[in-house]
Amino acid sequence: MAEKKASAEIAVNERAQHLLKVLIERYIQDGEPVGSRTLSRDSGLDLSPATIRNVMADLEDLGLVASPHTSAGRIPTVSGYRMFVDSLVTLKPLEREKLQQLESGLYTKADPKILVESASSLLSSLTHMAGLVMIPRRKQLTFRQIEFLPLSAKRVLTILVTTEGEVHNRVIELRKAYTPSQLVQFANMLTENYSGASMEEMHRRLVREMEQARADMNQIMAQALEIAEQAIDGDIGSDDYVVAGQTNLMEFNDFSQMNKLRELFDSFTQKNEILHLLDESMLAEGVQIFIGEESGYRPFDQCSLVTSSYQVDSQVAGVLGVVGPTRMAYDQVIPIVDITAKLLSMAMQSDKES
Amino acid sequence: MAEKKASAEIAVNERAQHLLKVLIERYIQDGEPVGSRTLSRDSGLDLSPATIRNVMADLEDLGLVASPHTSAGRIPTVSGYRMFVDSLVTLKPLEREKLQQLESGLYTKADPKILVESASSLLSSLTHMAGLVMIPRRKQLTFRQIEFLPLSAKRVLTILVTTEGEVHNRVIELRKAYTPSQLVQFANMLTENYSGASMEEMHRRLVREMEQARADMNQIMAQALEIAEQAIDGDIGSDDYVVAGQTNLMEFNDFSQMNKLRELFDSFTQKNEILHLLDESMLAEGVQIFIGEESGYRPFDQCSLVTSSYQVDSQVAGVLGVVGPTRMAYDQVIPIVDITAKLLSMAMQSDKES
DNA sequence: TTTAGCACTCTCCATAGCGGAGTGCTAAAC
DNA sequence: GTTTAGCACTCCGCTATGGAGAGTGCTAAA
Repeated sequence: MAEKKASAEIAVNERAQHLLKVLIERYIQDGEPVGSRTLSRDSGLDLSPATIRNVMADLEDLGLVASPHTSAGRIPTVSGYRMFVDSLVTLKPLEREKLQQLESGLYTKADPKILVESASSLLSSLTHMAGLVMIPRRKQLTFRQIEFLPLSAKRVLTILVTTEGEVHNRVIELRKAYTPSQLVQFANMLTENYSGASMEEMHRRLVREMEQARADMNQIMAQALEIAEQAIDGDIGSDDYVVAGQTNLMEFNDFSQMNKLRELFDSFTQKNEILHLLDESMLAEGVQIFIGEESGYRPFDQCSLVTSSYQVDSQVAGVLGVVGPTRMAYDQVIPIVDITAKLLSMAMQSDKES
Repeated sequence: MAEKKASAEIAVNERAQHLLKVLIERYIQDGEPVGSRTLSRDSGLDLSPATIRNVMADLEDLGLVASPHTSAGRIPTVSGYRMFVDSLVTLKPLEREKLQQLESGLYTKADPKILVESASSLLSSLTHMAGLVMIPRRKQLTFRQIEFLPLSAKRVLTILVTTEGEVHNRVIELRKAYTPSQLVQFANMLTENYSGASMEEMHRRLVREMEQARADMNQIMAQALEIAEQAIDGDIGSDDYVVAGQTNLMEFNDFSQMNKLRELFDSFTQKNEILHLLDESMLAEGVQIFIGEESGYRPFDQCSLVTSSYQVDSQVAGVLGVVGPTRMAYDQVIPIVDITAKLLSMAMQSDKES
């Protein structure tokens, strides 16, 4: 008996877990603190409110639920949600209708950019929250071709094309003037030598070979390499993401704390912090969930982030997910994010049949 | 006397105008209905509140002011604001500090895109409202060069470069397969023939010459033209704009009507309607102001839009402006928009020294 | 034409009272 | 011993009330 009690204190017995589950489901449904009376009615356990109250007191001691004030019901805490999504939630299979929407929105298209945008807006419209999709890291893109286009004597527009068909362009300032034909020569040389290399690899090789070319007195090669280095420098590592349906978040957040909401919106524009967060979830396989403060990022205090990485050529290429109130329908959102990631992977994949 | 009275009834006499001006300035400052007492104190006219009340009653009859309820002061109506910005407002010269901010933010840079984004964010940060800048119409861009890059048998990435150094790319599906060298040939042909033409002109000529090439049995030319037509088709007329600081608007709008705010935010994302609005103000020279409903666009009901067109090569290239609450500091905003437009024109201009 | 005076209206705020919902504790019941 | 019933207590939210403040419109006098 003593044993049983001890384990109850540490691990939460099954009945308590079930009650926690029902409580959270209920709270997610109507957003109001759940009282013992309601729980007694809906739990299917045939327990009196008084008993439930005892259990609730235990759960509160364990930090899984809390009550906003003395005489209100209980609401889940972050730890409560954590336990819920980790082991209690019963995922709801995606409705046929929504699945079709996803499939028809993510059929293989040429432009990965459009694909990413579709994914983002699909996520947003299916979940009624904000969807975001990270654009594949430049580092993992494969170089295909480069072009130089003179704008003025020393200003050159560089156009860099990846195997995936993305185009990046930027204007660079040269230290000395080159003739158009020289530039064409450089471009061809670079395209021939580096086509097929990943951007990261290209960067490494460029640096190495530049040294060597200098040593060999191969001026032309050295110059070409220097320009190339300038051209890809900025594009490497400049990840980005696409948000959709931010305004959906205005419906939640209890329209009380405009400030909070504003912070959140601003954070979408500033990007860096969110990229950081997304980066983290690139590492893990499958769906990952950050609840409230867990993200370690202030504006997300009241929000949860459900993410999943997606693959291209069987290696992680990016992350997608949705942002919404902590009190979101995890049972529906998780499958949506999961499947969207898989469909996006597929769409990006078959895109490769070039 | 009778004469004077008659004119007063139609045109609002000078004293009334002055009072309207003071009232609006006051209302803009603290956002609360202005009463006769306050006005009597601040107008500098040495009139008793009672007299002011009479004048107010007149102004109300003329539809220039209104009172939210029986015993509140008056607030300006749309017509009131209109009269204010048209003839009453005394513009406040731009503070040196702000001017410097603008100048240093809009020095001539290579990329017009960056320039546009700077302008937008400068507008937003100087006015504490939302700034927006329309990106030059494709129609007025000048074609410089085109490249075709085969992705797969029938899919080609087209890269289109304008004289201004902007790059547009899109993937097109071909009806039949071409060899890479054919594509290069096409590209050269097109670049040679059309370089220097405006996109609009290019479009016109393409259509015309396609017919002719067909008649001449000049298959190659006809095919090249057809592809080119496909390539530029989407880019023509697809105007766009950049918004910055939307979240500033959350501070106003009296945080009561979340719905209104949401509509507004959504309208920034949907773009089409706003583009329409901006289009309208392209026609006029100088600063233009849309107050509240005047824009004829629902989400802007409670907002004003202050715009000005900017020039490149002494012809109108685009529009910029700010969106904010009707109750905005017009005396400061108007000069800011005006000068930003001028500085942007200059920055874009000298950019042309290629 | 302007002003003073006065009655009137409407908002805003604080106060108080009450019902509802839910809790925690204690003591009895199973 | 776990479960339950009972009870006192707390807190929220709603409504009614009433007074202070601000401002108006009208009338009559200056």
